[in-house]
Amino acid sequence: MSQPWTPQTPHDMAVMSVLQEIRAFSDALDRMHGGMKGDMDMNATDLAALRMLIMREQRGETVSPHDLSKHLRISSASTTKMLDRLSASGHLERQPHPHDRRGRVVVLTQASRSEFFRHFGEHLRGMRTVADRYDEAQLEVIARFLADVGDAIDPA
Amino acid sequence: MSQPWTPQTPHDMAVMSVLQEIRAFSDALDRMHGGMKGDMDMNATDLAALRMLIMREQRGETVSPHDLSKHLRISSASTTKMLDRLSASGHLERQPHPHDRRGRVVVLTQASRSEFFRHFGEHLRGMRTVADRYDEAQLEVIARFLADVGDAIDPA
DNA sequence: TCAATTCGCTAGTTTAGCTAGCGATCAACG
DNA sequence: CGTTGATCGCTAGCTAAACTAGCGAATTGA
Repeated sequence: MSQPWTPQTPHDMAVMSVLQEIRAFSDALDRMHGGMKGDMDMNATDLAALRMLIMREQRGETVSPHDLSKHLRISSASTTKMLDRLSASGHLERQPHPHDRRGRVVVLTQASRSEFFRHFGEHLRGMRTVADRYDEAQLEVIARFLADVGDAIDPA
Repeated sequence: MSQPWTPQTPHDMAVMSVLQEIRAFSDALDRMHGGMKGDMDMNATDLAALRMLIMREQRGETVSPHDLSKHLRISSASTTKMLDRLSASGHLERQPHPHDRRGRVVVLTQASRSEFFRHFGEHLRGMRTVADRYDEAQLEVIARFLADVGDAIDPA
């Protein structure tokens, strides 16, 4: 994560520390998701799909099988099978797309939402507790930084 | 991510924004890793193993198959197969553990390190460019925040 | 209008996870 | 010491979940 480039100034040191922490944070996220996958008895892909659906739903956006396929970077065939699994287990439903009769809209069930927040809730509370310890100005900087870095690594 | 609990104060709003950005950032990380998995023609687990090895190596720590198994949350059998794959593809080597003759130490090859940074380099530069735009005090706050949140979601 | 494209699905194959269990080694205790 | 129980990585065999190839229906645009 810092193979080439040797830090010189104190500012460079601070940059390096942040990059280090990003890596560790990424690692913590992976482990959290790994833990949830165990707790909820699901595989990594299905859980990632659930997370995407929860997120997009909160933004008021709909999700198509094709969207899931692109986001998870799996083939459309694998996506179909995944939707079969998740809909057999009662996590979601396929509904007709309002304007395109070829398409589908994937919708979470209430049971699925509840289950997700039941397992994710603890982590969410933990994060909120941490964030509460920072003042508004700091939170603003942090939010902006995360958005900037997110853009940098995934310009989609 | 903010299902129960309705924000009241401006500070609550700021907390909510940060949580929102954490989620988006987590998403961007997922997509970045997904992209690398495609570029490097590897599966998600193998790439995650590589990332762990790179990270631990930089901290000067050694990694055993058992460490990988715990970190990736896969069985020891799956870990063995994964090590078979990665060592067949020239990414790593199993070496005898210095003190425990049952154990192994997993070591990256130079080719693997180079390949990783060749693909990851662009993202790394992007992150560094972003971080450079923040001053030392801000970076310190950000680094601390990331460490705190990381601890909160994965107390390991 | 009609050719090209996009959507989700099916069929069949390959990859990569799992459980169960083994031999070798290590650490602790009488 | 010597025995006993735990731990390490591995093998064998099974199952789950990805992939490629290709299809019909619906949409788009020349």
